[in-house]
Amino acid sequence: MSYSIKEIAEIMGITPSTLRYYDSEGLLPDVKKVNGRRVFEDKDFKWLRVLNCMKNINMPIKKIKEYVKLAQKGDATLQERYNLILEQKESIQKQINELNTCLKEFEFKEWYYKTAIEAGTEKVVENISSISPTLEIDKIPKNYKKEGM
Amino acid sequence: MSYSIKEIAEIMGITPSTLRYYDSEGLLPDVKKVNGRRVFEDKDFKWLRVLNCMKNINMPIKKIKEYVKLAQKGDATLQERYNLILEQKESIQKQINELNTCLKEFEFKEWYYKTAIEAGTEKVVENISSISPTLEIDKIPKNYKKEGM
DNA sequence: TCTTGACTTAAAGTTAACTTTAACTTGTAT
DNA sequence: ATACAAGTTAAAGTTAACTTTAAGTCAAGA
Repeated sequence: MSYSIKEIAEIMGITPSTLRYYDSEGLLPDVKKVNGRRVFEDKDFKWLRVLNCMKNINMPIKKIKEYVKLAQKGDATLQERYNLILEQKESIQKQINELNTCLKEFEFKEWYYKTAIEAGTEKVVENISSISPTLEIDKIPKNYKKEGM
Repeated sequence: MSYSIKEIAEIMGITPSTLRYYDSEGLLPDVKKVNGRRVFEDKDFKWLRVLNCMKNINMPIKKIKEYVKLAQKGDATLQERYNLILEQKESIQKQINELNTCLKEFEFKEWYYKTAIEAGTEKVVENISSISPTLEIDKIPKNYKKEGM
């Protein structure tokens, strides 16, 4: 199967311009060209799904390009690519943890506003710490002093 | 307790400039000023932890500002704030799902490269689809045709 | 009193990731 | 034959979120 840029763009939910931009940045290795036009094949499509994944985890384009370049060098870069993957896996875990922590905060706020709406006023809840004990922000160092400490 | 901009910046892991930028954008409601200098108090600190949370879930500054403005209007905006919180909760869930999907892909790649490194070459694995059956990208529509279909 | 260090604002600069524009080419349908 | 839809490149423009710079204020210590 082969696809035009418009088709593949639609499938991936991005614009043809973005695909051309990715190509110009070296993110799409070896896209075939017929009469100067890009022709996407299944291997490109497979890679685009991985690329999409990399974008979802907020990998910067530079980092993705780095990975593509390594992959193009073949077996000599297997270890480097493995390391890059491990590094990104760590990053994903971290992001998931952060999001889960924030989800708890938002669940608290959901309760907060539900309660306030029922009472007709925020006064009923506003002195309840919006940061529940379950929310730990790792940026707050050990030496943070609470009131009266 | 009260803190200088430098102190609070260090605690939050951002620069004083960023804090001033947030303030100028209306993200820090009613920060006290003494002799023209910002003095952060516990209520600001509490809010900064929530702000940090909102940044972690990729809420754009505009959206955060919107929330701050609503909060400043008091009880009349409780429902609106509740809706905004629900909307963001959805967004967090979505992000977590995406990250989990991508984590699976990266776990596959970890295996892929581990296997390839052991064998000394990628040839041993390269025809195995990098997208395992567990990875479903919702952007791929029903009408996507696999090779030979 | 003078210097120093931490603060202030306003405005300009930076970076990433696109997006748009302009000028041009090409395959297909009338 | 010609018009048109879809593609091309190179370059300029856009947006968000800071970051840096310049010029100035202010309290405390030598």
